[in-house]
Amino acid sequence: MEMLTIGALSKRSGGAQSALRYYESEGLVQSTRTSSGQRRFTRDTLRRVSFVRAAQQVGLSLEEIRSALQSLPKNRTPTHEDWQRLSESWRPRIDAQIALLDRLRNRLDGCIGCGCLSLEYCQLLNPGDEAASLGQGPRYLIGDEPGEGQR
Amino acid sequence: MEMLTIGALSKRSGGAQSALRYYESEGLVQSTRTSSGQRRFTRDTLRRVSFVRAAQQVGLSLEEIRSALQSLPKNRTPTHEDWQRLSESWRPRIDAQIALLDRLRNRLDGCIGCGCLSLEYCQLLNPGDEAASLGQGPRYLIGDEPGEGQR
DNA sequence: ATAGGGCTTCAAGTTCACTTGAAGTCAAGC
DNA sequence: GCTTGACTTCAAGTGAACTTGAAGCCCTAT
Repeated sequence: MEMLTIGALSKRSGGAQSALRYYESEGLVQSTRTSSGQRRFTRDTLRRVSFVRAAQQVGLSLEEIRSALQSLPKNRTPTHEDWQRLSESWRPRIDAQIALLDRLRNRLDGCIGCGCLSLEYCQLLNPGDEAASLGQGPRYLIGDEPGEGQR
Repeated sequence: MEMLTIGALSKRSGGAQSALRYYESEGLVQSTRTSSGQRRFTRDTLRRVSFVRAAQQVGLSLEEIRSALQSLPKNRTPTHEDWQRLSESWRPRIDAQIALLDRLRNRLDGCIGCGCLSLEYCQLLNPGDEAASLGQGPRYLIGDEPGEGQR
């Protein structure tokens, strides 16, 4: 079973060598060493790195990613089922992110473009005192749905 | 026309006062000053701030946001058409981000969960030498479509 | 035998988007 | 008149995710 040098892993994964060393120091990937001290990565590390980079695209921190990768077995190459489990645990996160963007797009269409120049009457982007009294922020954009003002 | 103190803007927008001052220093918002030197924001600043925060959710840097806000008029309150134009210029960006996530989700479903343990044959997550020879990274995940290996 | 390329460590530096702290001003209320 | 709270500036600090630099090791090729 041939292994990858850091240079090869870097080329294949698209991550800088310094980033890969950083990932190792943060426990995101592992390596063994040759007799002269060079890192050797197993081939499935390529998949781990792809996973890390993909998850970053979704806006996840390395810490979150690291803890997700904990669910993979340490002592053997992850199997189909291992990755499947991980994949499924990610779905809700990705779905949520898409939903957020979708909401954002609709609100931009419906509100920023709506012409309601008086913010008092803008029910979408910033619902004014009603939401202000609830707490913080333009929350209609970032998760809450309108229509819960009374609880 | 009543104006907002930084405290009011902070409460309404959900951004910390220090962040709002930072935004001003970065040219994302503007303010006038009272005789005693306190900031006063026009009401449409609330919309600007909402916009900034919304755009950050999409993963945009303040620099990108700042340059987008440049398209709004400096010398008058932005009109319906101004925001409409801005909104429309955003749509492709949001659509692209959603498409990215969608691709990511599908690839996770289809690839990370696919059981193809041999990376040589994994056509999705890391297409191996074919893509490696093209340049960098797990590019199928981050924008390119497969099937362009020949150009 | 020496030059080059690829690797090593470790400390320090960078960028972004803020936050924190110190010291001060101002207006209102008791 | 004195305190309180909201504001002011400015410099420095923070945390995440790296990058950069310096100094050195090891193997191959000329």
